[in-house]
Amino acid sequence: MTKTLYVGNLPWSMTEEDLGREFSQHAAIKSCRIITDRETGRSRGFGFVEVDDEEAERVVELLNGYSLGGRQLVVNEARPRQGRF
DNA sequence: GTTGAGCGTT
Repeated sequence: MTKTLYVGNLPWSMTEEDLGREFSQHAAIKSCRIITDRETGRSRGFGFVEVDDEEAERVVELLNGYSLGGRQLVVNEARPRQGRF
């Protein structure tokens, strides 16, 4: 199974590929997605990474507060997108 | 050529 991780405090120039590469170096990611403004198409400064449940803990511990681009990444388990249970 | 707390698209 996979867990969705919330990644915030990203540099404006950060892309899905960069995020995927960075996370790939620490764990096997299933998917990566950077949230961009739908109206302008620019990066919103945060995204989501889908990883294995076991890897999720390690990735959060490793990349949470990780200095990248002069800023500390914020990595946490993402909230459920659709309603509640 | 900008900004910076925040949880996403079919």
